[in-house]
Amino acid sequence: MTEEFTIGQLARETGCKIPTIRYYEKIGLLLEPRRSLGNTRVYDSAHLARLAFICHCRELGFPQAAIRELLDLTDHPDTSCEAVTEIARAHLDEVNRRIARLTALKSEFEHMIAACSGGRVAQCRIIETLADHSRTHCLTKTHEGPVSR
Amino acid sequence: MTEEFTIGQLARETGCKIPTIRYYEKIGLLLEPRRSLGNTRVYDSAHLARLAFICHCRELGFPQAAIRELLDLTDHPDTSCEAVTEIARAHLDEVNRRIARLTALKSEFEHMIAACSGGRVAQCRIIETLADHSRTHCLTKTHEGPVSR
DNA sequence: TTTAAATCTCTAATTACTATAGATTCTAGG
DNA sequence: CCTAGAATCTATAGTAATTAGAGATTTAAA
Repeated sequence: MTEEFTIGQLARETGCKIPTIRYYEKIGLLLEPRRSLGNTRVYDSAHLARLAFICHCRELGFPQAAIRELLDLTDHPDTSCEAVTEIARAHLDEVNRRIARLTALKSEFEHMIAACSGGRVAQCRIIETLADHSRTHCLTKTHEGPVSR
Repeated sequence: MTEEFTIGQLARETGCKIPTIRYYEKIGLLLEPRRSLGNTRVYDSAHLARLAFICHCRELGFPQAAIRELLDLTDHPDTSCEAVTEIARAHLDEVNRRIARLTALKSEFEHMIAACSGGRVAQCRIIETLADHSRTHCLTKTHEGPVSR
C-alpha cells in the first residue's frame, strides 16, 4: 500500500509553500502526480522524497541547474559510469568547498561567542575570516580566479 | 597606503557581477565608495573584504536578511554581549545544520563514485539520503516540523 | 591623441518564487 | 442527503534579487 498525500500534506512535511510545489511541477522538477476524481493532485512517497530533496538543496544554496542535474542523475541510474562519476565528482568538490567555508564561519562564530564572556564583543573578524578563507578555498566556476593585479 | 580598486577589479576578485556590486550599494549592503574626478567608484580593501563576505554568504545560501544581520554585527562591535551572542549562536546553529546536511550529501556522493567502479551506477540513493537526513537534522524555522498525519 | 576598454546612469528583463482572485471540491456535522 | 468552511484548482499579477542592455562619458594604452 503506497502512501498518498495531498498537496497540503506535502507542503507541511517539507516546509515548501503550496504554490511553489505547483511551480516545481510546471518547470519539470517534480513529476506530475495523478489526479483524484475531483482533479486534486495525489502524491506518493517518491514525490515527497523528491520534493524534500529539492527543498533542502535549495536551502543549501544550490542553484536550480545543479538541483536539476542531481535529479537527472538519480532519474537515470544506468547512465554510463564516466558521465555520472564526472558529474558526481564535480558536485562532491563543490560540497567539500562549502563544508570548508562553513567550517571557517563556524569557528569564527565560536570565537565570537567565546570572546563574549566579558562585557563587550572584542574586535569582530567574521568578515575578514570568511573573505580570506573563501579566496583560499574557492575554485567555483563563478570565480574566474583572483586576477593577478 | 591603502589599496584602491575599480569596480571591475572588485568584480574579478570576488566573482560578483558589476551590476550586482552597484545593486548592493543601492540597497545599502555595501557602503558608497568615494568617487574619482571622473565619477568612477574607488574602493578600498575594506570594501573588497565586505563584498567577498557578501558573495560567499550568498553562495552558501544565506538569505539577504541574515547577511545583513551579520554585517550589522560586525559594524557595531560594541553592541551588548547578550544581543550579539544570541544572534551569533542562532547563526552558528544554522551553520552546524548546514554542515550536517552537506556531510550527508558528501558521503552519498562518495558512495556513488565508489559504486561506479563497475560499468554502471548502482542504485542511486541521493534523494532518499538527503531527504531523510534532512528531516532528521533540520530544525529550521521554515520547517514547521513534520505534521502528525 | 585617439580609440578601444571600462564606467556611468537608467530602465527593462530574468529567475525563482509568492500572493491573489474566483471557481470547484472535499469533509465533517446536522 | 445537505451544507458551510477548509482545501484545491487555474490563471494571472507581484516581489526580490539579480542581470542585461542602451547610450553617454571617462580612462588608459599605443
